[in-house]
Amino acid sequence: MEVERLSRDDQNAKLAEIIAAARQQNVTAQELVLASVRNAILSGVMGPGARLRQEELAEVFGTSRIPVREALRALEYEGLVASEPHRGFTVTALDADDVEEVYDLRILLESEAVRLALPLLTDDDLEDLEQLFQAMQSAESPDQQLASRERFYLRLYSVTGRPRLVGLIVRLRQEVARVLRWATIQHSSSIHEHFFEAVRVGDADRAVAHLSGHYRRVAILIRRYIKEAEARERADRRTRGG
Amino acid sequence: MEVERLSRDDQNAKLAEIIAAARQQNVTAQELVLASVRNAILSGVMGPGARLRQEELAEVFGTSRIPVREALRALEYEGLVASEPHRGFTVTALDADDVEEVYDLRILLESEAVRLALPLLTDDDLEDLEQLFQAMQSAESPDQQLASRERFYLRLYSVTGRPRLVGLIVRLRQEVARVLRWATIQHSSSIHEHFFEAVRVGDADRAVAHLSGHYRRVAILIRRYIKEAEARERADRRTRGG
DNA sequence: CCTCATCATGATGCATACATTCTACGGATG
DNA sequence: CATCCGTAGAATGTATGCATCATGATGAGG
Repeated sequence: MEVERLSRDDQNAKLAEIIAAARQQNVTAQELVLASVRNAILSGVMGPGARLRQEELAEVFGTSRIPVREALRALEYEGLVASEPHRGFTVTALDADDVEEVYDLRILLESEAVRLALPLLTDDDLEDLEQLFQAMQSAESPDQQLASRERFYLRLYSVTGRPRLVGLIVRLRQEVARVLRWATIQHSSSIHEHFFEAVRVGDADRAVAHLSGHYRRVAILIRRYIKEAEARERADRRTRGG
Repeated sequence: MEVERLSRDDQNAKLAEIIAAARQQNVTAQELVLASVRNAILSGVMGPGARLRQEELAEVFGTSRIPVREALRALEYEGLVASEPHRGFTVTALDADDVEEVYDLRILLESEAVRLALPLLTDDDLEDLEQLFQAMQSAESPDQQLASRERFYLRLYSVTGRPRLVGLIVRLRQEVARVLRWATIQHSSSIHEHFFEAVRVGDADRAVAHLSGHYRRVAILIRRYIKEAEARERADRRTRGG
């Protein structure tokens, strides 16, 4: 199940790290659990299909089950976990169809956001974006790169002043962030450069073209990867006689 | 605040009706609360700005505050209520900008859904849609008309087999359902007929054109209504010296 | 008369404990 | 030997009670 083949100790260590980082920022217990479990899922510490026992998590976070329940419910609405009554929560998995759907929606919504944002860009906006873009280009670890990329695009789309549009985009980007990390490592930083160049000069058509083309290519890569992984898994099961 | 100027008794009676209906279908307490409060908001029993006290709701439903909390949290993710830490939940209001955003998104997403669905329509799908369309045309009360219309469009969009796309559309339609009831009463049933005719023959471009045009017109009507209502409210406050 | 600090009140956030429901294991039966 | 049923175990769903935080009233000071 674990894509990165982390040992159980490594997983626990990484989880402890995530919790420590989250504890600094969040106030209420449920926000702490929410942020931590979200990061744990996105970074692969909790893999697809993993059961999330409330009592177990409560012990890990040193709280009761109540805030854990509420955090898991929130994650359910973000699409990262699923639940059935009296049967608990599990981490969701993304198959090839899911990836196709998410990327089609991203192309649709992010193109709209770009078209809305570009005419509204102020000099202040562009300054901020320049800074965020530099941070993105100079990121060292893949984790940092992904995080700064999200900040850049979030800043750009927020110019639209449309909270629902931005929220939907964030949710969709988040949903595929899990598979991004191992399907397209350092795939292409030049694409963002071309995109940002079009943004700078306010050429919406070109920006959208870059964005859409890139997403279509990435979606194909991820889908291929997932299908291969599924095939490997099927072969494994046949060999081991699951 | 109450658009329909319901008396407090009438509101309570309508709420009791909603609860009785929900009690038949739902199993867990939080599902009961979720469905009931959602209907109460959509039908105007709980108007924008209304505070939703957990203890009060718990008493109404004969449960503790725990399932109430979780239901309210779910409604927050649906966009019908908002919350701040330690300050509780309130029913959200839609201003003119919100309406513009929601309808722009609906045009974008529902057009995509139509284009995806039409080539996939089977004879069984069309039979179902015919039935739902008839039910929609022969609805008596505005409430029935709205409910059957939702069923019709949900059935059509579900043909795409894309749960996220359908879910987002449902969520957006729900968010404006509240204002639909008093802004466009019986506004136009012929539009749905024209739309369905295009669907029957598989003409996606025409279907999308009808849909988009209709939504643009409805959005303008609602925005005008909201602005007038806001102006009236401001005038009221000035007169009464709030 | 107005402004700011302090405290009482009420509502939310959370912990503990009990009720309900699903699941899995063991044994009986066809 | 396979299948079905009953029961034990565990996990979730819910209720009650306490701790914490926001809000509004009250009174002192400028």
